[in-house]
Parts: sequence; C-alpha cells; structure tokens
Amino acid sequence: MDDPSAQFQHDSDLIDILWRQDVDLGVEREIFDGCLRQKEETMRARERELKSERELERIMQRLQKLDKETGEFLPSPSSVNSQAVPFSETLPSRVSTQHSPVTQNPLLSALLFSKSQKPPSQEQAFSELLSLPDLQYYLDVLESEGSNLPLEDITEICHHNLPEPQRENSTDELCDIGELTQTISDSFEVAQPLSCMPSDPLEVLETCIQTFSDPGNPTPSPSNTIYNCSSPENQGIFTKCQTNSSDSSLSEFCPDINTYTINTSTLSEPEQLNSVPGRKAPQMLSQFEEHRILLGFDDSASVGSVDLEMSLYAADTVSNGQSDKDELESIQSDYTDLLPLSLHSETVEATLYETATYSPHQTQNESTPEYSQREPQSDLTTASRAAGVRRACRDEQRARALSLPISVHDIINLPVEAFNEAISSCKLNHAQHALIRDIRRRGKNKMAAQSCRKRKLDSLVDLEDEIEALKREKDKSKEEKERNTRDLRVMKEKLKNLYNEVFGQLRDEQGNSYNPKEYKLQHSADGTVYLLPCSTANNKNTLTEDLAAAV
DNA sequence: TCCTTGTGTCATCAT
DNA sequence: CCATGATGACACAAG
Repeated sequence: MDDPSAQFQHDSDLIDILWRQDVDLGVEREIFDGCLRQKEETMRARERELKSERELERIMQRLQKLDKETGEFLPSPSSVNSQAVPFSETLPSRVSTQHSPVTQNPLLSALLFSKSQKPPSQEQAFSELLSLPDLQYYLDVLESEGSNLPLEDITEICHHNLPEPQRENSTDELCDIGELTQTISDSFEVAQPLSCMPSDPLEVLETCIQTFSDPGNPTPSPSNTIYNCSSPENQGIFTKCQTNSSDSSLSEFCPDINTYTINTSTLSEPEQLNSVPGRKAPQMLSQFEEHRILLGFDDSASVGSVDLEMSLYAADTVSNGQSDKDELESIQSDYTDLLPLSLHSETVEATLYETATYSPHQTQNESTPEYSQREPQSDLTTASRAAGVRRACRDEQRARALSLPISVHDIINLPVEAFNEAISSCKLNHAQHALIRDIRRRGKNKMAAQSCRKRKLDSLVDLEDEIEALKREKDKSKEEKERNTRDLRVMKEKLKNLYNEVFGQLRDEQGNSYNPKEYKLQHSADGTVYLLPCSTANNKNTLTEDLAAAV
C-alpha cells in the first residue's frame, strides 16, 4: 500500500464503490447531472493520466538511468547485467532524431515540432498507447490472466483470444514495435508483482527486436507468435513494422524503444551502423525497394532521397486502409489550400500521411472530456468505444497535421477569453486558424449533442416514470371509487332500515300503522321529521325525495 | 442484407 | 453581431 499507484488505485476503487452505492440508494439525478459528472470524470481522466505517467516513470527507471553528464537515458547497470547482449555500445537515444530528415529538414521539423509543440514525451506516448483499444485488450487479458503466466502463454492467450477482426486490426495498429514493446513492458509491470516470471524486461525487448530485425529468424518467440513477420501475408506489415522501428516518428512516439532498437542493430551489425547512417539490414532494404516503399524519414539518411508521398501513402495503405487516407485527403483539401505558400505541398502531404500512418490511434481519449466522461457508462460496448476512439482522433489528426500549437482539449474547453488570448498569442496561419475554429465548434457541438442525447434519454425515463405514476394514480382512483360506491350502498341500506323502523313505529289516533304508499316521512332542515301524505311530500324539499327513494 | 444502436457532424434556430 | 447551446437530421461504423 506504500506504492503511490496502488494507493491511487485503491482510492479510485473506493470512489467507484461509493458512487455505485449512491446510485443504488436512489440519489437524485441532479446530483449526477452533466456538469458535475463531467467535472468528476475530467478529474478522473487527469488522475489516470498521472497514474500512467507514474507507471511509465517506474518502467523507465527500471530500464534506464539518466546520464547526468549528457542528459541521455542509458540502460541501468542492473538491466545490462541481466542482458544476454551487452548494451555498453549504446548510442545516444537522440541519435534517431538527430539523423532523421524530419529534424534535418527545416520545413518538416517546423511542421512537426513547432516551438510550442515538442515531440511527444514518453508520458504522452505511454498514455496514447494505453488508449489503444487493442492494447487495452491485451492489458485486460494480462491483468486477468497474465499475472500467473509466463510471457509466452500471455502472448498466446492474447493472440488466440483476440477476436478475428480485432486480431487483424491489431496487426495494423499494434505492429509498431514501440507499441508492442510497450505492451510487453506493461505486461511485465502488471504480471511481475505476482508472478514468478523470470524474464527481464530488457530480455523481452530484445526478443521482440531480434524477431523484427531478423525476418528469417526461425526461432519461435512470443512476438513471433503475434506478428509472424516472415510469413508472406505479413510482409507488408512487417515492412511497416520495420519502418516504424527505425522511423524517427517512432522515436517521437516512444523514443526509448527506439533507443533499444538502435542498440540491437548496433550489436548485430556494428560495421553497418558505423559505415552507413541507416540502420536497415540489407535484405530489408531490398525488400523495401521491391515494395516501392521508401521507409519513413530516417531511411532517407541511408537512401538519400525521401519519397514521402510514396512511402507514407504506402504505409498508410498497409496500415489504415482507404478511410483514413480519404479522411486525410479531405483534411488536405480542406485546410492545405489555406496554408501559406512557403509550406511545400509535399511537406504538408508528408505530414498528413505521416499522421495517418502513426497517429490514428494516438487518441485524445485520456484528455478529452467527452471520452473520459463516457468511461463510467458501463453499458457502453468495447466496440462502440473503439469506434468513438477512432472517430475522436480525427480532429487530433487534423491538429497534428497542421501542427496546431494548442491541444485539441484546450481548443475545445478553454473559456472564450482564454481561447481568444491563446490563439492571438500564437502566430497562426489561415489554415490553422480555420482548423482551430472548426475543432472548437465541433468539440462544443459534440459535447452539446452528448448532453442533448442524455437529456433526451432522461426525459424519456422521466416520461416513463410519469406514465407509471399516472397508472398508479388511476388504479388508486378506481379503487377509491369502488370503495365509495360500496360505502354508499351500505349507507343507503342503513337509511332504508332506519326509515322502515321509524315509519313502522308511527301510529294514528286509532293506533293503526300508516300505509307507506300513502304517507312518507319528511326531514326538514332544522332536524324536525314530519309525516306527510305522498302527494304533498313529493312537492317538498329534496331530502324528502331522497328519503322516499331510500325507502 | 437489413435493422438497431451509438456517435460525430452539420444546419438551423434560440439565447 | 458573435459565441454558444439545443436539437433535428443525416452519415457512418459496428454488432
């Protein structure tokens, strides 16, 4: 319990339990109205982010130590000692970005890493990875079953239990080595406290990296189980995996993983690394040329030219299919015509396709209120969540495509004054300005639509409740009417008996009883009772009639 | 293949 | 007039 994240988890669970108890106890809906829930869920999302960051830091602390002189991350001695392959020849972790044409190309660099938008941090990468639906699936499996299983079994479970479409999807979305390795690192974090799994995370990383860097590797391994890169049908995927593993985009996506990738390449082919800036195995290069895929930015260092459109389009086609491409083409047509001429169209295109290739699953659902606020809806299916995630990242993609200096979350949620101040303080071109306005409008409208639907559902529930209440009231009135009718009948019966008793005791002067057909009793307003002939009594007050009727 | 459901988006009106 | 909210209608994806 001294572990902060465990403490946090415990607190979160308590909050959840209390929430459910409150709901079960029939706390009024107003208590959980949209505003409050949204705030609470936004806070939860932030707390989750914090938790993710802490976990990432823990992982990084395990894997690396910071070189105080250079400020670079290096593998920790303990990790190195546990490695089968020494990491002493580690290159600086930033080497990938230093050699990347992204950073070498000022336009790309400016577009991708604007002053206020640095390359995504490790924490960002981690939280984005955690938001991947497929990754979540793996983590769920690992949490539920993995704690007692060796890594091989875990990966087998993931592979076999994954629904078919999701499995296909996973080859698209998870084949990024960074994601895979992060998943495995994560699984280690999840499984490690309870299991006797002996594997060092670096061994896991090493296994994956070796698998990917050696397509002909016949040795079965966990990562091979999931991504059989040497199989013909996965060539494209494998190609993309290799692309990503060495791509500078990966370094921005998960820089530390990139470091290890480089290290492995360094160890396996040191001469090549020293002589050639690129880090591809020869067979891989031939494979790329065969597929007319010039792989990502970092490859340009070795190839010498960057066919960004071709490479990114190909990678996009492999990974995301037509829809994302169309989407990005639409972004391009919508916004790039507004871009200043100084931005070369190819650069923009490259950025757009780069976004399509790597960012569709870097969702904002950890930070965007509408998704964090959906989280507690337990009836929401995983699939619909995934669909929401996919859709939600479109504005994120657009924002990345135009390198917006403000986060989508801020664009949507900042108050008007702060928002106007923010966009006026940044020098935005027309395209960026238009996009920011669109994102804000869409985001606001999205939340409005969600609250509108919620209201609609609430009013539907209210109407149903009202119907039930009215039904109950109707039944109650019916019962009351029946009771009143019954009471009235009883009263009339009593009155009749009383009338007959009184009338029967009346005698005339001769001591004879009166004929009830000729005489009737009449009750006056002052309480006096008169005996009147029927002809006279019929013209008197209504009480007499009532008495006669009762008789 | 059709239906249902959930969601995002747009258009439009109201505030 | 502008920003924002509300809401109907539509499109799309997934089951």
